[in-house]
Amino acid sequence: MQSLSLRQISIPKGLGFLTIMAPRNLWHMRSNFLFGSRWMIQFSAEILFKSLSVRLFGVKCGNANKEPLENGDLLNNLLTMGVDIDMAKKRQPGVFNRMVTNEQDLEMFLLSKGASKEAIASIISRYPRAITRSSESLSKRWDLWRRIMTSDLEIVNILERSPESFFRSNNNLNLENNIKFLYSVGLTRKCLCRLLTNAPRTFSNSLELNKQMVDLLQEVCLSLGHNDPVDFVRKIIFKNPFILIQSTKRVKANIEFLQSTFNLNSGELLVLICGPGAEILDLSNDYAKRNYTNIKEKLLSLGCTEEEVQKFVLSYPDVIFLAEKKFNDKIDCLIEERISISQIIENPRVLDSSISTLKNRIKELVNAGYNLSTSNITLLSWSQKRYKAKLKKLSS
DNA sequence: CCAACCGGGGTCTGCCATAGTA
DNA sequence: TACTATGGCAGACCCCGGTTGG
Repeated sequence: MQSLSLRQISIPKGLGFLTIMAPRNLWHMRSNFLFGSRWMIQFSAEILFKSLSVRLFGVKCGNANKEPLENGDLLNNLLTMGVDIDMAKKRQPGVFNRMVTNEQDLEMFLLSKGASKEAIASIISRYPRAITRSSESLSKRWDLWRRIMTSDLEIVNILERSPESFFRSNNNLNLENNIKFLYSVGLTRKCLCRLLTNAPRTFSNSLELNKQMVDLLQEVCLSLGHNDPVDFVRKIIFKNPFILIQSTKRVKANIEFLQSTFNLNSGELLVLICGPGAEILDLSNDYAKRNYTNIKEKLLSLGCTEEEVQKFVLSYPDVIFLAEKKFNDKIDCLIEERISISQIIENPRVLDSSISTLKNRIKELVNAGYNLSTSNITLLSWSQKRYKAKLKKLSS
């Protein structure tokens, strides 16, 4: 879990930095985020308080009837709650011009659901529009989410992760219709729970948008000669809970990529996209193509045939997720140890392991007298437990 | 007992652009 | 015309272990 994010956004904040990581790495940061932001919010609150009182004074005396009437109550409330006002203003300035806001109701509401004060401050800092929602609307929305999730705490966790997905829309009817729709597509409650946990934005999409994606998937299914589109869609959503937050353009492009790149018949393509290759559909613009091109070039340069390359990728579609550098580095690090390229493509799962795991294991195995170029290399990607047991045996 | 095979589990936000709306 | 609601975008693996078959 040493991967680095590519898109780091650093928000200067007093002496510190609040760093928001790209998704797949987000969980590394979660505890740091909460811990780090806590003192920073308090710290910046002190500073802000000093400048704020001056500004409020100026508003009252100087231009009481001029417009940018900053709502003093609002600022005070947010300050007391520990909200990072700079961040909030930067994100949604409009919220601060409203005459009426419900930050205190929101706080009480979320507290009653088990959210911590820090979490609430963080939520508002990151998605200020949350404070424009009414209590009734909030509890209606919450209840709808609770139709899917079994506990309030699970929802709190989602909100902490992604406040926007809950608060971005105020349209509860649309939410309700989405839930109905997803059930009607044949998804189980368990599956909806997975969707809500993994891709909560799905439920804030307009019903129309979700329908478009389902339609697309069904069309693909039918056009490939499968006669049970309902089953197909169910499978694909189960396999890839993120599918409904992708654009149809993206998914279409990726399906076309798969279709044009590999010589698959309809049946094979269907199996691929609702099975091992389901996640490839999420890849951003040309990413799949770019990575595949890199894989191909690398392997051809090492003496593989085009046919072998295709077979290799199809036997291990996840390889398309590997960024160019990472793929090349992994291959290089294996080749350096005189592992042949044919050993690699016959055992693609060795690429599952991180570079550091590969390096560590190679070193240990060589020390134990294991000849990687003539022996089996699959143990490079075994689970820790199995690998350790094997190593112990080799060493004794 | 051993390893090949294979599927599963974790996990996707925060930002920007732009129609639509009051 | 300021503000809201919503769509779309980039980003980019690693590990575990049940089952099966020898």
